[in-house]
Amino acid sequence: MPVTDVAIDKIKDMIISGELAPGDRLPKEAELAQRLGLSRSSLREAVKALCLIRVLDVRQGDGTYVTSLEPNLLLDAMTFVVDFHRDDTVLDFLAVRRILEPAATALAALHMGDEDIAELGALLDELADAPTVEALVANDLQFHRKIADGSGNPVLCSLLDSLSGPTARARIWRGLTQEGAVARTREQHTAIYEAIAAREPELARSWATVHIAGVEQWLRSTLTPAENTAEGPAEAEPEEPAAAAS
Amino acid sequence: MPVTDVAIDKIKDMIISGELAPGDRLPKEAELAQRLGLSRSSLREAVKALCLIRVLDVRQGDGTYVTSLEPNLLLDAMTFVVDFHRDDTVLDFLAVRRILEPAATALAALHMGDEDIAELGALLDELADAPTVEALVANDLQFHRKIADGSGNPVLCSLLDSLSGPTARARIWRGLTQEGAVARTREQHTAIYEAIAAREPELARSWATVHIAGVEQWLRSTLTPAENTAEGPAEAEPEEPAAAAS
DNA sequence: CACACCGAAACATCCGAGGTCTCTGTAGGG
DNA sequence: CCCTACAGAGACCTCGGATGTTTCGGTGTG
Repeated sequence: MPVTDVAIDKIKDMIISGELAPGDRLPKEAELAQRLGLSRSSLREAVKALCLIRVLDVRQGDGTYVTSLEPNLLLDAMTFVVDFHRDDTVLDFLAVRRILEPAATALAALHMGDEDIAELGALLDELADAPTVEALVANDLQFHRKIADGSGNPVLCSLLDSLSGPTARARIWRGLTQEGAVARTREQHTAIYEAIAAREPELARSWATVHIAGVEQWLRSTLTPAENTAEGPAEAEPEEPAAAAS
Repeated sequence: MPVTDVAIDKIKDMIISGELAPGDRLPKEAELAQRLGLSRSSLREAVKALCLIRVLDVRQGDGTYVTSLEPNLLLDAMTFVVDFHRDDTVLDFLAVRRILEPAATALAALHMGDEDIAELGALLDELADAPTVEALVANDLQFHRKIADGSGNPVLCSLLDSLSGPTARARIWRGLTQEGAVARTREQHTAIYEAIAAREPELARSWATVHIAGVEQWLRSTLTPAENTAEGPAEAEPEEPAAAAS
């Protein structure tokens, strides 16, 4: 095994064993390199890799630190990973989201604070009558993120956040082909909000299920007969959508 | 932004745009470095980072390649991330697993092939009467992995695989050996298998829920009163608890 | 046709030399 | 006494080159 990989494991072990706690500062490059028995160059490769997955945080002119290692930070690295998936696997991601989102919504109905619920309602009102696509998607993301956060489980929240990434594109596409998508989305969002506000977990769960299933069904019917444009490198969205949903 | 991070994004874009397809070989280090406008050292840091999350695969003496980018490969990198979490967040991970596992089990009851179901049953029989801890862990892992795989959703499968981190699981399993919970676990495994074999998704889902909830409950009761030994760097497990497993 | 050898290609590792940024202690002014 | 500006030290950033290791593929022999 390359020395760099060994270094990665060593640093990992130092953190897991507790020798390096969250927030701690690592020895300086030269020192740590000597201690691990490799060159600074190789050590830097290891540090950079751990940096990408948010385990370490290097600050030029200061030092290298262990991050807080909180679930949201680490799982947030998964967003980077998820970005690599093409449209053919979006359905699989959406299917997982379909499992998690209703559960999160039900939990939110139980655990969400009154203040947060008020803010959730405010989000719905913020949306203009004729919003732009960007505004809609942003609002939609915020809405679902707030609910996920309201579940009280940071892991669940971050996971949903990551999963939303690749499906966001699909959500935008939905606007093109579905006329009433905007209105329906707003109705469903409102229903979800009201169920949460009424502290009705099962009702909230059902609305969330309906909500996600709608996107899933639409996406499935859109992708299946359109196997033609599967390839074609570097193709971007050819046209602009009118609305979005999720 | 450091040039290395720029390089990471550039390579990422080259892959997402389709310029580099899965399995493709990258230009040699010196060439790619010049093309991206940085030194070989810095480029190597970028490559190493992308290597850790399984996007690239470097083979000494041969070249650097783009991996298959399959969901299982990429999400597999999450296992590495999950390893960093201490016991205080294990409950949150388990809660997510409690949501996903029943759903996967229900899906497996619907989609699993007859052959795979037979293999699942064989797994149960393989276990000796007085298995070692290692055998138990291995068998348990295989059992749940096979079910997750049977859901037909590779994303769901990989996610579940990552969530049930080998580390946490081993610890839990070690605890169960001290009591009769081994028997209960085997009974539940058998019940899950029979529900799948009978093509009863709802029954399978319920058994899976019961199964995971058992661990969760045990883990919660074990962790809560033991808030005392929270700190103390590099301390190992002083003693082992006794209860259920998954 | 099969096997062993050999050279080219590519990555692995190391070293040392500047460059740049951040923190911090210090001195001056208000 | 407090605040601000400045200079130094410490740490990371980037680069270029040299040398070792591994793998692949062509070549020659039995």
